[in-house]
Amino acid sequence: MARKPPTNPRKNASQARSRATVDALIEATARILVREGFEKASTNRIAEIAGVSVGSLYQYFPSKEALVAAVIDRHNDEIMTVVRAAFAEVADMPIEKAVRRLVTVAIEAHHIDPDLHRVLAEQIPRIGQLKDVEASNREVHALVRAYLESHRKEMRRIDPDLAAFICVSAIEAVAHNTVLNGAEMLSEKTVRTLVDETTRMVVGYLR
Amino acid sequence: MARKPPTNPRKNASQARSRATVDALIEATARILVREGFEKASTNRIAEIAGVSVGSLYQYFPSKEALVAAVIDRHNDEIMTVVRAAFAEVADMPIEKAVRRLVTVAIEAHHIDPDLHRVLAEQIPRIGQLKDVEASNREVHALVRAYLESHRKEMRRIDPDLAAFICVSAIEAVAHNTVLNGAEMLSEKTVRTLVDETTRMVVGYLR
Amino acid sequence: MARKPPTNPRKNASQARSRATVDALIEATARILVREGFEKASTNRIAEIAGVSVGSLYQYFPSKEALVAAVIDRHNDEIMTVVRAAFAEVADMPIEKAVRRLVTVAIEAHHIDPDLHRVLAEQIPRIGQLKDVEASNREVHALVRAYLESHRKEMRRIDPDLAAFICVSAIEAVAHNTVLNGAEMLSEKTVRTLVDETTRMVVGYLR
Amino acid sequence: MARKPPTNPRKNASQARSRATVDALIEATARILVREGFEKASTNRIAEIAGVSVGSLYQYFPSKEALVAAVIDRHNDEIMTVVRAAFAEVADMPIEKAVRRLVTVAIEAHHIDPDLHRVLAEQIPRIGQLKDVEASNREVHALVRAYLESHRKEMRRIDPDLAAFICVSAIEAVAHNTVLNGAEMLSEKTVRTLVDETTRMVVGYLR
DNA sequence: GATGAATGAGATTTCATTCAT
DNA sequence: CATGAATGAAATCTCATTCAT
Repeated sequence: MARKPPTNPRKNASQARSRATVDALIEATARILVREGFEKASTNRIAEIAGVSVGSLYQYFPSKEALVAAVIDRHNDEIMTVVRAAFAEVADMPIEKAVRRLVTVAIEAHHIDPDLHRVLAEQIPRIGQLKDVEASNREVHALVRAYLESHRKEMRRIDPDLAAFICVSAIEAVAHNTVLNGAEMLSEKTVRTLVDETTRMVVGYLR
Repeated sequence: MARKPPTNPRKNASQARSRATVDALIEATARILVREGFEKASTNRIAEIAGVSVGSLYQYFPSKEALVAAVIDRHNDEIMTVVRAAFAEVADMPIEKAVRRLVTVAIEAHHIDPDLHRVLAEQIPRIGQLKDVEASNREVHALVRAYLESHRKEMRRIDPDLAAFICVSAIEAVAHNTVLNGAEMLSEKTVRTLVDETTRMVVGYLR
Repeated sequence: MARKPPTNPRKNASQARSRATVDALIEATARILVREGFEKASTNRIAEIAGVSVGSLYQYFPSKEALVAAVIDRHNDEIMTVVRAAFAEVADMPIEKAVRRLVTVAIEAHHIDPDLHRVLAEQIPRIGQLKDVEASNREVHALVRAYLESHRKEMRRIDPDLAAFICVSAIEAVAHNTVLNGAEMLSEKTVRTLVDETTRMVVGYLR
Repeated sequence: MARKPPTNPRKNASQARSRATVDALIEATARILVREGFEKASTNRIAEIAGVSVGSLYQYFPSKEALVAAVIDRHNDEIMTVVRAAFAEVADMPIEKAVRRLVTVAIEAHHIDPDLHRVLAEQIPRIGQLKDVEASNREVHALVRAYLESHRKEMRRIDPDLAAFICVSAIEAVAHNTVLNGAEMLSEKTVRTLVDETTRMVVGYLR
């Protein structure tokens, strides 16, 4: 049986403190981005809102970009968690049910923190190449492609990469544009109609 | 009957000069945006590249944003010219032919100055609400809607606004993502396939 | 006969203005260096003392280092002007008279703005490789060497580079250490003794 | 007979540890100074290289300046140890032999850790008035003066302070400039010639 | 004592904009 | 109208130092 490691309160304490600082900084950045826009998000202001000194900010993030990137990543992770779950759930469903579910999730996912989503989409000059976002894009593409391949029998003959590209583009565009407009105030019914129509388009295309 | 203005060479000369200055400034801005990115596009640098003094820049544009907006507008206008022509051309075509044409044009339009297009899409923190772009979006929506309404007989019953929203989203997304990837080097054949598939999806959806 | 160029008051005016700004900045830097030390010489403070905005400072000097380097260069130029004149004056003098004159000039030259000289010697982390200073060192070496070569008959056989190295080192050291101590308050008599002794040493060495 | 201190392992251990920490800090400072220059020598970095926390650094040194001063002092002590030994050795030698030895030692002493020597000479804004260095200067002056006085019979009549000033200046300058140039790569022969010449100059001057 | 997270004053530098010429 | 020197607010980032654990 493994010897229990000695509880190391010192280190734990400081790790917890570090973690809290990092979280506060990311959270503060997100808040400012949403409430005051990218322009107003200076590092001093972010630190101030986070209740932390600028020095601490630079202890954990090498630059302002890194901080914004962290916000984007966090948002991205939240979306991807939902998306991955949806694909797991959908794996064995027949095409129509699966697409409906995925469209629904796409719209829901784009509605996670919709204000932040909008700011990130509209106001942030793309940082670096946003590797994590690109990775997510590729992952989604791969997930769709995998689904299409394993359900090939339900569809017409079709190049899976091409089909994945088109489906992802279409579904994301609908979800995206939905948020960019007055996303929050969509009625249940409208959303359902949107889902119906998008599903019809995609399924029709694949069959 | 319009009163013919007296030939006023002085004024014409200076009008022509003004126009040239304005163009040079917009062009310089576009070039810097493409070649060096948004960060490097300072007003002093823009003026320098345009071969004009900063003072003159501010004679014609009240702010840096106005200048970037002018670039966006110019690009937007070019696209809209092509797009409007396409809709005129397509007005009486049957649905399949029309959609194919529109999809083709959408992709072509996104390939007008693709580098600039990419920079504008990726790097520019949206200025104001970009009224002209939004107006264009609405115009496109209206044009699609109008086409759908006047060809209603070729389609299933469907809410024209909703259908326009979905079609525009899907078509634009495909065109957009196509540029954002290695747009320039797409083979004829790949483009045709892309057009075929997108057309199939949209037509299938409308019928 | 050449057409007289049109007096261009605009450009002259602005050139004069630029020049005045540059001078004010160098002067302000020197003053702060002397009065408050290197540590206190921030760019904002320099600009303030120069009666100019920081922006202007950076219009003319790319960095704080460049500014300090300009001060050093200016001081160096003043010294070199005196030194070059001395060598011209001394060219045809016999060795003893020449050395005496050069030692005198060396001490005098190190006494040009002695406070500044001390600060530059003691407090300034050498910037870049201080190319102008190194160039001056080489020039002095070359001047001494040239003198020695053309007066070879008055001396023992000796490697001119080596001799120049030793003579320059010795003379400069005396002058330098003289300033670093309570330079300003040296009596006429003390200086004369210093010159006598140094001359004796150097001449004795060369003969 | 000295009272033997009671072996106090606890205290000795901690004294030894303290001493080790202090040494590590001084050593780390010197290394960074040499390898990365004064600019890069931040206290955090020094502590890191020393394998110690910043907090500990401040346990032993009240400020960054104190740390740099300690480096200077250590280097100075090493030089002075050599120099003092040389003067002891030389005390009864006749003037020529003595000077030759002292010049040799001066050059050798300036070659102790020549990289560090160069950095200290070129890059460090003098700290405080560097009391230890000034004390060393005075000590050297006194040693030379004492030698001169006790060997007065071998020389012409001469003010010992003045002569000491001149001799020290000259010898140090040669040694110093030798290091500042490509000191490391001096051939045996070159060094000997340098020593010969400098000796000749100084002895010639004193006689 | 030791640790290292936190501090925050302050330094350098940029750049949209103005305005005297 | 054009010019471009000048402005100065503001942004990013560093680093010597402190102090709770």
